[in-house]
Amino acid sequence: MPDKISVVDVAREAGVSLGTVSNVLNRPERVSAATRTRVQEVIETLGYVRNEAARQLRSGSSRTIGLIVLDIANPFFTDMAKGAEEIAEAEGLSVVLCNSGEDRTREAHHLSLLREQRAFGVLVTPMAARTPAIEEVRRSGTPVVLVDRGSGRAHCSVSVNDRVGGELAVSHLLALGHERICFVGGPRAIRQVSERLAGARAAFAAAGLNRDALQVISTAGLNVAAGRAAGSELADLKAGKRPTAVFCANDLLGLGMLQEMTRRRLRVPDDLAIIGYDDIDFAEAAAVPLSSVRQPRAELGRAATKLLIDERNSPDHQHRQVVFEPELVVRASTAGFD
Amino acid sequence: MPDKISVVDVAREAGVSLGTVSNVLNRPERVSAATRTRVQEVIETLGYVRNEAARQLRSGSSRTIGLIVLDIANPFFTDMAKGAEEIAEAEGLSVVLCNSGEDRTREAHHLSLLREQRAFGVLVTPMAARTPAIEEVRRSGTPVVLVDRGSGRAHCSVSVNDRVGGELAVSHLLALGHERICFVGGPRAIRQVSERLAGARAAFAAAGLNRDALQVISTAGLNVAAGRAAGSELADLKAGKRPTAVFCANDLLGLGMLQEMTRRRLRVPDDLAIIGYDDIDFAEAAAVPLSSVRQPRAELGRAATKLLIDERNSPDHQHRQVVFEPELVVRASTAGFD
DNA sequence: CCTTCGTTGTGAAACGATTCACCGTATGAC
DNA sequence: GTCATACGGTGAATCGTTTCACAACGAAGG
Repeated sequence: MPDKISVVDVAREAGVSLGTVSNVLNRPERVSAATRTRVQEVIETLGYVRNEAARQLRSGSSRTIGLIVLDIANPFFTDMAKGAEEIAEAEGLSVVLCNSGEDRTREAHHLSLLREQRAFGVLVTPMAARTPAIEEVRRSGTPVVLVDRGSGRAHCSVSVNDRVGGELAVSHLLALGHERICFVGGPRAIRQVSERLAGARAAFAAAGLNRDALQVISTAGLNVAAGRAAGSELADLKAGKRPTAVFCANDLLGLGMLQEMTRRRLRVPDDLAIIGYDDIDFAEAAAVPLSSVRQPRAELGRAATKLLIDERNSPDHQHRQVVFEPELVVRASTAGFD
Repeated sequence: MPDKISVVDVAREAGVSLGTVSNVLNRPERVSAATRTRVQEVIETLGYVRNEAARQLRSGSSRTIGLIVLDIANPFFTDMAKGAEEIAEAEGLSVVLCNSGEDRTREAHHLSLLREQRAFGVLVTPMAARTPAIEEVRRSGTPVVLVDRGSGRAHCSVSVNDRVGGELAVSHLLALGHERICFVGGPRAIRQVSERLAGARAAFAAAGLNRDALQVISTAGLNVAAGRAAGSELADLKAGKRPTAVFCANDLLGLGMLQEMTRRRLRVPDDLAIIGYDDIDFAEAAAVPLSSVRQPRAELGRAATKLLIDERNSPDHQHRQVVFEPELVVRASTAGFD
């Protein structure tokens, strides 16, 4: 049980005042080289480790950023986290990943914990557009950046233009000659889903087709199982009635769809072309590499962190809404063989 | 900029002493119902939020567990993290996920940060068997539990019996009648890889076959790309010379292998049966659902967290090495169609 | 020789919660 | 009426840093 070493002990041992030890730690240039090295040696031999709690109590602010995501098991979010970490680390901050698991209560719990810790700031992919707990965090002076969910002017936010993404996906399918196209996704309450659908419809309209000609299958979630279920529904249709292409609202749906087609002996893309959304790594690694709409996942995390740091540091901070443009990635699942 | 509310303010406003406020917060049963509710109302209206740094400074211990993993993007680790979170939450602790990214320096950095924070404890999947930074954390009184890497008696640890896992996988392939079997994995320095290979050889021996009849392809890493490369190597062989089954050291390799087979128009499992390891969710969701050896991912996290809490709480704690048994999961990639 | 700096170093005063020895008051037993 | 006990409540001391006004001392300028 050592670890009872404080600056006072170091000071005594080195024959200096505790203020000097603190200076060695935080503003080494104000200390003469001789004493500096002496103090550092003592720190070394005594095995002194700074107590972060005391530091934070005195200085009033913490050096941790909270990042609350909907699902820690979704590669999209972990990639985003890596981006955030990258920027934070360069700034001497650290990121703690909090998993809300798409549960409102857990989300609120994490927010409250971060408030108690006087976090440097919070990055959050919220469940709902307006979350009281988030407003509270704001009000108590902790900057908040909304991620992947652009909103009003009340916060900084970063997001990707989902409407354009939907257009890209469906325009691509139309260009390949597909006409019977189906959108697969849900629940519609999730803004991203409805925006992507809106984009898909816009692409139909732009091609001079009736917007309503786009079929839609609503799913309960955005996971692999839901994709399989939707796939089964499509596979049951007669070949002449079946869509020739589907646009899935995310890659997990797309992968489920692909799996079901393989199971039913339908060929992708010959019998059914599939395009997903997000471009997670597993999309490329699928048995039939999945076309997708790429979101700059890591960049999203980087940008959000930068906004957060700016909000904290620059006094005349203006809230900004950063919107990225998505990018079409064509692979075998829509391109034909090889 | 509010948030300057401390217990003192609450006490003044409620007309009680600050000790009483603290009691309301921490030992409500010692306060009469009347004053308790009054204080709670004041807390509410003033928007008081406890300062965790001060609490920790005084009480000397933090309520956060650090979990350092090799790769935050690997579903295996995020599932483990979920298990750890589950136990921690029930105990009023929280888990912060730290990503070492298979980088020694980052690992050390995270350990040092956790030390400064006087973390409740540390769960770590270390890079190397002996890591000085881990010993330092230990020595400063912070309990450490090694995860997924059983070691000597110096620490608590949880792991899975990889040798048995290897036996299970290869016995399964042998039982299906396969005789030309290949092990795919690497680098060999990773204990898990060599143990799984040893298990595979043991299965050969047990079947009365020459241990060395097992072919081996060494890969540079345990990711999808490496699996594809190994798959390409196999696909180049003549059908008569090619193994009829492969055992991949993890699922990412297996998925890469599967993808390459599909690309080369080889059927799984008819032309090549594939079994992976870990049983991540994407294994089941693959185009040909992947047989695998299941590790109790969440249970690993749960057990590790329990050991940590025990080490911290019970005075006569004995280090324990918990070893789980793996489980064979048969799916289409080895079972034949449907 | 006296001032004025500049450089180093000092140590007391915060920061905000928890703890603990202690103090009234009421209740009830004797 | 006295004493023991229990219950509610008090507030000073404490945790380990950082900060800041100030001191000590030598050098430079007048």
